[in-house]
Amino acid sequence: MSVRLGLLAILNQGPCYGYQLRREFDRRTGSAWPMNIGQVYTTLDRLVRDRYASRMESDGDGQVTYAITDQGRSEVDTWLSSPVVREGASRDELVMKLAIAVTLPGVDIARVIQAQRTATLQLLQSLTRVKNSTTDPTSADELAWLLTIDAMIFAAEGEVRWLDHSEARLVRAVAEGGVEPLPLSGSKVRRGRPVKAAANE
Amino acid sequence: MSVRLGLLAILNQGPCYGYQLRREFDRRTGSAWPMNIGQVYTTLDRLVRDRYASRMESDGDGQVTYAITDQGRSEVDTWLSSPVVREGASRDELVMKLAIAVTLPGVDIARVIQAQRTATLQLLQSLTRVKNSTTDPTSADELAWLLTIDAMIFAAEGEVRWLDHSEARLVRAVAEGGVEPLPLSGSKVRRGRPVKAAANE
DNA sequence: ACAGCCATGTAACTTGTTACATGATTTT
DNA sequence: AAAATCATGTAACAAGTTACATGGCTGT
Repeated sequence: MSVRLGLLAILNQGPCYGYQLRREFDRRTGSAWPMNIGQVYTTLDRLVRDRYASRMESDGDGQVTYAITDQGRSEVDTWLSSPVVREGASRDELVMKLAIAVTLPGVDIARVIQAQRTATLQLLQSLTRVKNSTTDPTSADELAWLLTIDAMIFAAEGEVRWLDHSEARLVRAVAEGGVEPLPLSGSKVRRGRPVKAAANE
Repeated sequence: MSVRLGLLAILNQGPCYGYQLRREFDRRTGSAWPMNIGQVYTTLDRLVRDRYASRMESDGDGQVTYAITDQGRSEVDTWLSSPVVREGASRDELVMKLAIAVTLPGVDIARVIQAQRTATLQLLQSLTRVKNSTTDPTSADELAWLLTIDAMIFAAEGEVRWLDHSEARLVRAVAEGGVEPLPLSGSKVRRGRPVKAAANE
């Protein structure tokens, strides 16, 4: 929903044609999320379909202009005035990966964590380099770009912290015994057999 | 790619039928990502299509068992041994939202940030409550669940920190002047008609 | 009898995304 | 003249997701 709404929010500034809309999007995000031009058109089609925008075949020269509708405007207002709500556990791939990995026998979780940490630290370094080589923002788009870099840095830092924390927790869990990887509960035990509860002993 | 690979990784433990696979997934993730049973079957179909799994209509009683293939096994190995790589700027909705919002005239960014912070802090509180009411893990699935909660907490904390940081940066940018929201660049400047800049008044 | 879980699936739809086709205009 | 950019689109696909249909079996 974010690309869609991002484009709509820009369209809210005034009518645009597709190509221009991409230019605006790229400019405003400092090309942090390079946008394929095709996606602009598919998204515009869908916005029109859903009555958030309308298509005005204005000129005779084939230039197609899109304008936001009232419905679209209220959608943008809502978007901007209500927080992004993270449903349940965000389906973050790394989290899911580690969550499942710890339940799997024969997986060296310490190594998984180590590999991730290395990668993330490297990313963090290159991000920091980028940030340090950036001058103070003189326009809104430069500011937006900086905020994006910041966000990535914060996320990466958080990820590393979480990895460290998880590793510690793992060490502790192993030390205290108890925690063993899960076998498949009653693989094929079914049909008649009760089996219930699964679990570990 | 994470649901897909998560299921495949469980299938790597041994053949399963669909319903059982969901049970395993839910158990191992502490139901952090409740999985619709339909999705298990669609995903299994796609895994079979892509040769990561094979279907074995074993029993006569309609029970359909799926098994991982060699290709699937190597896919899981790769997944577990290589880090999750965050491409460019992750298309995080909040980040994109703020990035675009700061370039928009007539948007009270401070309020956007404030609303988000409130929501995130609330989430953080409820997460902390959940965490504190959780006992030490005695099985791998409990551990997985805890790691997931931790991840959410770290992410939420990072988000709040980033919001604070962004707010400060905004204040500074405004104080130093310079940074103004962007109007649409040359809406329709080409092609004869000038059409002006849209915008807000 | 009825509720509820076990079990399998299908059809449809969403957003995101890319590869490709097409042509006009502008710049080099 | 060739290369780049402007400009519009389409077809196709991926992954995620849900709503629904169907039926057997189990416990109350």
